[in-house]
Amino acid sequence: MTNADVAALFDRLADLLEYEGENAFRIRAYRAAARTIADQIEALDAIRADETRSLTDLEGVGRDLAAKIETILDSGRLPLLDELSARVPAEVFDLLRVPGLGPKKVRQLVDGLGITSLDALEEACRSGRVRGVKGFGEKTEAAILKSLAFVRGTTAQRQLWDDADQVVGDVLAWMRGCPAVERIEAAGSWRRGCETVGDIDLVAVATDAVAVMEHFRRWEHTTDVIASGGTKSSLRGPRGMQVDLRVVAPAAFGAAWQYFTGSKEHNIRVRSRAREHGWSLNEYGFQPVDSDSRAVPPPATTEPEIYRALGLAWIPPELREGRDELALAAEGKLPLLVEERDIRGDLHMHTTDTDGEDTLTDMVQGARQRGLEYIAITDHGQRVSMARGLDETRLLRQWERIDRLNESLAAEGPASIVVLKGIEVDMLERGGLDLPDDVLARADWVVASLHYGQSQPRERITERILEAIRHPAVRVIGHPTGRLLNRRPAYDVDMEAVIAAAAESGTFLEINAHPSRLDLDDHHAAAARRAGVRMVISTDAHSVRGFGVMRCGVLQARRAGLTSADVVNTLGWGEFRRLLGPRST
DNA sequence: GCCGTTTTCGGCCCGACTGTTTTCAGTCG
Repeated sequence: MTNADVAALFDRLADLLEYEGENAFRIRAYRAAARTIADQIEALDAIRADETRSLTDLEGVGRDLAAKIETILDSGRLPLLDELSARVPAEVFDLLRVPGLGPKKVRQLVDGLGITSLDALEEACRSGRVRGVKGFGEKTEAAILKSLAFVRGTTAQRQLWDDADQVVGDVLAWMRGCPAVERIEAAGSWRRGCETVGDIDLVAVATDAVAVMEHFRRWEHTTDVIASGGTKSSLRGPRGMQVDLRVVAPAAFGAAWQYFTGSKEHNIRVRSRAREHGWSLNEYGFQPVDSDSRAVPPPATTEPEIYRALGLAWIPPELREGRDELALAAEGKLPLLVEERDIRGDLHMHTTDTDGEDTLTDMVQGARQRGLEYIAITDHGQRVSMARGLDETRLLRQWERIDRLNESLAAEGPASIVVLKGIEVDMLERGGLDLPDDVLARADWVVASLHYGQSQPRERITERILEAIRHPAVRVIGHPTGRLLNRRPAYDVDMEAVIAAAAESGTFLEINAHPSRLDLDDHHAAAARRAGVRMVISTDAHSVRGFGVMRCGVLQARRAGLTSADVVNTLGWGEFRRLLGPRST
């Protein structure tokens, strides 16, 4: 039972309790615990086995949930969950995916009409039976039919941040063309730099809210208007994404932006803290909790004002996940997060020699134009035959070309760029690497990655990676968990062991900046930081265009609380060369 | 179900929009 498994059981239980109409706070307690557990990289087993600690040390885990966790760890089951599952029809979860249908309405449909599938729901709407259920009417029927088409027409999955970012850019540009808009900003998970984004939240200050809403609905990518009121509108845009717009008064902008940036968990904590200070906080600002109070509320025109009023430093959006950020902000101990402009080199990229789209020379020129001081060319090793991976002969030939290229670059003066002779070597299924040690020993930079045998058991995969971490030539482990967002889960690997071994040997771990990788993820990167492991943010670019994803990797690093000191490729070339050791030029 | 320099009981973040009501429940974020 992994932490994720236990968290999933609690989440499922919360879903079932919600359907049963249980106390909302009890449901929230299960969800909060699920989150804490999922965020916790250390195995629950280990915490339990440690006599100096208790499961109740985990935030949101009290005596009852600690006992339930132990039951799950021992038996793999949770009796309460089994009991509820037996009572609640499984198709309920399909029905809950329909926008506009929550647990209460689903329950009405199941109990009242015996609906057991999306198809049955559609039929019931078409035949007008749904309107007979209390609380339902003709409009609801029509809305459900529309929602059903949406649920079936899309995979309804969250978009990669980079894809959502394009939609954000487009809608902001459109809205800024509206004369009534004084200011408009995006909020939500996009602003927090989440790896995927479900919908897009916009906050605007405007002289004429009605005109703004009208302009919003006329956006060329609007496929459907979901809701449209005086201060709030929602529509369906490109990729099926929902876009929400709120218009507020200038004095409320900070409060609204803060609120709609979230996360939900962060906001709950901020608002709880406001109550401790005697204020109620909503998206319009502060109000006294005691309605008779004549105290003047602090201003909420900007975000820093809000945090300051609560005795907190301004918290960067990437850290607003309801973890430990409020405590750090209260103590003035928030990390100074790494920024994209801190990045001085890129240490993972491909060329046409293997599966890249641009030549060695093009990649070097492209990197130069981005202002990088050094790059490593790391084409695939021979195991990746699909990408025409390099054998020893071809690799050495490429390195000769790099030597010549460096000579001509050096002739252009010290402001030029340095190209490192690198390789992305493969960790083989049977163990070992796919190029000889004596070749690897001559490389400036070796990335070791795992592309094959991803379904091997946990012990085997972990062992392959630990072996590479301890290999003297290997500098960094590439995309350490192998996950592809929305496409493929991570392989089964003991990341605690990987992080501990990397800390011991001084091997770096990669934060692969590709929008579908972002691997390490924020939890693992944060754990690596705590263990003293330094990381490398790399684009894994397969073309000059591919350099553009660096910002995605930086966002992920920021979400992990990384400073520039945690990221090796923020070093200038002089320092980075010293770190490489005497072998390099 | 959790939590506590006000509390071991009684709180737990807060508001907009919609549809179906005729004052509000449900959903969503």
